[in-house]
Amino acid sequence: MATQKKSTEDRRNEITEAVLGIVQEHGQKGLSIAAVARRIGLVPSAIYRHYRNKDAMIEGVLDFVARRLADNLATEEGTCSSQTERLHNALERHLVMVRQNRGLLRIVFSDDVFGGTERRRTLLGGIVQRYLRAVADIVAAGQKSGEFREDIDPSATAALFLGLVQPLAVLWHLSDGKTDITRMAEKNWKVFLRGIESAGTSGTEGTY
Amino acid sequence: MATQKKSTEDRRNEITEAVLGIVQEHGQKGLSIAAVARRIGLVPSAIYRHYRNKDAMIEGVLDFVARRLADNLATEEGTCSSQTERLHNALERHLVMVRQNRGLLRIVFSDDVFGGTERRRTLLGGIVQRYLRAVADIVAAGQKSGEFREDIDPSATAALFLGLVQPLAVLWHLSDGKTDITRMAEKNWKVFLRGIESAGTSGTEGTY
DNA sequence: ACACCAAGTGAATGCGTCGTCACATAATAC
DNA sequence: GTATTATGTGACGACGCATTCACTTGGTGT
Repeated sequence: MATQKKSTEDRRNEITEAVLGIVQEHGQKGLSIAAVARRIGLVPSAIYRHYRNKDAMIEGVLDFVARRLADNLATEEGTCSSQTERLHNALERHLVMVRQNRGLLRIVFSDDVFGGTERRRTLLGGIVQRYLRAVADIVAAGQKSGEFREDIDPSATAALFLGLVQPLAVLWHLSDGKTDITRMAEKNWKVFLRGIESAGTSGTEGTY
Repeated sequence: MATQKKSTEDRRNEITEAVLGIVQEHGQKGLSIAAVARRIGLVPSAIYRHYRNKDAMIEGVLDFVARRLADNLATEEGTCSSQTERLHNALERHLVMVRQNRGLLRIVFSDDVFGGTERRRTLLGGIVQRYLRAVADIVAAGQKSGEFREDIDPSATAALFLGLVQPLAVLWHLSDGKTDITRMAEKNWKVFLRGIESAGTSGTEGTY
């Protein structure tokens, strides 16, 4: 009845938030236009004022994810002394993101975006590729600066970097947040670092 | 009409296969009882002769996955000279599995099993945990035999091992099978190995 | 040859879904 | 204050879905 009207921009944000929340709590199965509407105090048909259809709504969420991922890597160049540190920062941020946004993993892997239309998969593929590319760039920079070995492949290494987090995210999710992924990530980071840093650098040797 | 009758055991296998195929081609969204039935030349209601309901049907698929994963690690103890080799074998098998069974990743991450009921998530969690445990055991064995460093944590390392494959699987899927994940996996394996093997062992140093 | 039962059939039910449309109303511009 | 327009409403249609049930049919053991 006396529902206050808001701008489409605001509503879109509310909707994205609602989608993530719902997927987090009830999975993609619980993700219906009706559920989204209910969660932000609207009537189902109102959603269509802000998104053409359900697909468009989900693309909105994808955009959000893309922005977050990009932010994770956008460490201000000046403040970081080494590429190693930049990577490590990115790792930490990634973990925080996973932990804060439980719905994220589910929606990314949800059939809607992961297995959806060709178009959708390409979209997500682009996001992932861009992220990996950015990581690869950092690795390459590290090679130039002498921090990292010359004989590693930047893009493969980027994938491995992602592998530092991904299984943990899955694990964390499946254990209902009970696994201490931060600690495990830190341990694996050491292994990872040892694998990529150039021979002379022995920063982590004595840490244990 | 003149549909030949088969034993439930046979039908269950057919159904599992059909489910994987459908999910591979059309995603979980395309996975309906009707679709499964059509694919194996039956009528929808016939499925219920072999599975109580859709959930049970999907559990059948999960069982299949669990068996495959277990097989990947069950390298006959005798034939393997080192734990390193065992791990490497498991890695290769895992990759083959990913490549052969495109639907697998999608169904595992599909909402049905990944975000389904508590029960379902626990089931999947158990499978993953068991796999990780098995890997961790190999790592621990490697530590005892002196192949691997003492200061790495077996279970964390197991997660990282999974991380060798997981991002690649995702990448592979998103690129429609165009990424050469075998090569990337091999490169990352070297990095991984360098990170975990004990100081003296320099098996991979000169490989490049 | 026959009886029994597991496997297959087809129709029907009930539910939840997306999306549309004519109408109502709050906010804004003038 | 009034006109305009973007936002919100409620009813509705069409569809696909999982599941049930009474019935039929093919295969197997005897």
